[in-house]
Amino acid sequence: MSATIIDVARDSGYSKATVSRAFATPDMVSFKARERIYASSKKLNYAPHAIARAMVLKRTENIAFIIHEKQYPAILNPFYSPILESVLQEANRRNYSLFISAQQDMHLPNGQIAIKRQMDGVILAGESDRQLIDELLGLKIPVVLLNNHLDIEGLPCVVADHFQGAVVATQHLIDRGHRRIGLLAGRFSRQISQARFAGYLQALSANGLSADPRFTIDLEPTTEAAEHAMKGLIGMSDRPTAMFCTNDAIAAGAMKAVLRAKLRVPQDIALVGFDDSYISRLVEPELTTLRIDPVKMGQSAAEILFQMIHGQNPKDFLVRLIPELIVREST
Amino acid sequence: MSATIIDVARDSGYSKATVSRAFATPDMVSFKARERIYASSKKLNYAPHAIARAMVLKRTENIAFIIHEKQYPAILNPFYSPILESVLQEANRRNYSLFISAQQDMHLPNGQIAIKRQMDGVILAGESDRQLIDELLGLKIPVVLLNNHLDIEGLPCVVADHFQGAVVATQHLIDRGHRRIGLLAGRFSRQISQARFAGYLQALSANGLSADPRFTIDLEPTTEAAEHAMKGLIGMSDRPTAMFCTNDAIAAGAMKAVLRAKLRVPQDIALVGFDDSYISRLVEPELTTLRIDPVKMGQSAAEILFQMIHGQNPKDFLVRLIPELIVREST
DNA sequence: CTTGCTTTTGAGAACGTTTTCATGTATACT
DNA sequence: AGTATACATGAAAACGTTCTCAAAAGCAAG
Repeated sequence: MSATIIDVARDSGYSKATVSRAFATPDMVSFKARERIYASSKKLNYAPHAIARAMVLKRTENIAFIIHEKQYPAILNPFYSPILESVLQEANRRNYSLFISAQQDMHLPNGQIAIKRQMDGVILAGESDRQLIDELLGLKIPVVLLNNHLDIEGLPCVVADHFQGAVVATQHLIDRGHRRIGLLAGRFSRQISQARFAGYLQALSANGLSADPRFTIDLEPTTEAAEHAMKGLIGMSDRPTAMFCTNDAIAAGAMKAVLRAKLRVPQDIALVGFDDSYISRLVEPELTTLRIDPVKMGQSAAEILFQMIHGQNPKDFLVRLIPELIVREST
Repeated sequence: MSATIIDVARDSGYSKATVSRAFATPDMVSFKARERIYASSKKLNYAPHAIARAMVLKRTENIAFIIHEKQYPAILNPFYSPILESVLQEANRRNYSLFISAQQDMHLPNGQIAIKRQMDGVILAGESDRQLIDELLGLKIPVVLLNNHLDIEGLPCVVADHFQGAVVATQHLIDRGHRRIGLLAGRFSRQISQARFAGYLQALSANGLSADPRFTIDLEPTTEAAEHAMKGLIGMSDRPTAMFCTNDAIAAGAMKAVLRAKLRVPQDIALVGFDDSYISRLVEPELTTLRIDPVKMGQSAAEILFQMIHGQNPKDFLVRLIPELIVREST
């Protein structure tokens, strides 16, 4: 149907080898040949066929970003979108295209994984399932884990220090004078949730406080679930005076419940979120939250991935970013 | 490096033709052969090579969703994410993978477009530039426009009726007794903004009202810009009592300004958003907004695209969805 | 007009599949 | 047993590139 390199070769009077070179390595071709070849190409509406190219080069110049998290909005949640943005930028800087997908969509009915060999490398974001990782590694496709840490030989990970972040957040609430501090934990990933939970406990006990089990709630990581749970807490006579929420969407739900109960944030109940997603600036009052630098996170992962794609071993197999406390109006 | 069909053929004692069939059309192959071939495949860690496959089949089973809009978050904005979700689902239902990208990243430095022939079809979301469209059409790649309407031969479009939506929204405010109704218009796309603007004017004049030019503000479609603009309006002695905002993020910004000025929504100033993105349920009070059914929008576009991919002409070249008014607390 | 060197070019194999066509091998029916 | 029919298999071409290797062409210097 559309023109191939052969058509251009014929039309321009050169061989396909020369046409190929005119596109891939222009300075190995004489000026005259280049002119004629480009003219023919334009005339025939020719563009090099990426698939055929990938076939022989054994690289597609595509990378994939695969998100595991199932929380709403499923593929595109507020935590990942700025990270994705920065990965996209890194990819484009190197003339790579970016494939985005959700993990549950990677498995075809025939048991194959969709990306097969169309990707030169893959960033797996969130709690990826082991089977997918093994399959990719089996195909010798470079993989980097983002926001997830697994101890697998030669598998680099870029993570935030959730434990440390939770310690800082909880300590901040204690410093503000709070003693009854609750936890709203979305179970997006056992590992991450547990690290944040552990940090929360650690900060409490370091200050001689103990966690009230009625105040530490495990819930679906949605705004609605958080609102509902918070409503329950508000009803208690000895309700907590502050809540540490394991992400901003949850904090937004909690805030909604508090405001609806005609209580004030932070005077009656203080709230801390996590992620510094744009939700934290959208709500009123704005959320105190923990910021994991998404640009740095995306960049680190992309950089490591491209190193591996180019056959180098990454210097660091574990990059651990320290979250920064952003104090706004909710505490 | 990794195993090919030839290795499996050799190991299993069958020809590569049979191995190929064992994967592509299993029931054309005897039970015994299948067993042996699968065993060899597992042993050698073989998986069909998607690129080689695409080469001969002339299809990749990939489609792309390319977003133009540059507003934050650039690729993944709250309006498109549920649409994307539904496109993804339609794609997966057909065993297609979905490529997501932003339009500004489509152009490689050498003047080529990144996707070349790696995509069996493309959905262009938002105000796509003409050059990209022409290039795709030139390569005979099926294209569907989403949330954008261009009168090009054989180019199907799926759009919302922005004019009608704006009429309904404005009428709703008038019905609530408002007379000084302002407009906060984000210029995400001239076409869409203008349609909404026209609908707003139409509703006003149908009720014998006229627009006060001081109250119709054109701004960057960000929460921050909207907050700033709204602050200005609130300062006026004869300020508007209601604002129609051309998307939810803008309405959220406006709401923030109103609440910060210690005014109440909707008693002092009523607000209507557009899109019914999750932002509208996140803010307090929740936003009255116009819902464009994202599932239907994504499905329509995907359905048309797949029809074209399979060589059929779509029945409708223009699908126009009517927005539905969702009344919540902000009016 | 040789000689030697550099630059430009072309022939053809290779990449890993699918598929057409022909052949071989069971199975079913007389 | 012999024939017709269905099914299972394999050889080889094709898909559109890149790249190696060798040859041709250009050019400067003697």
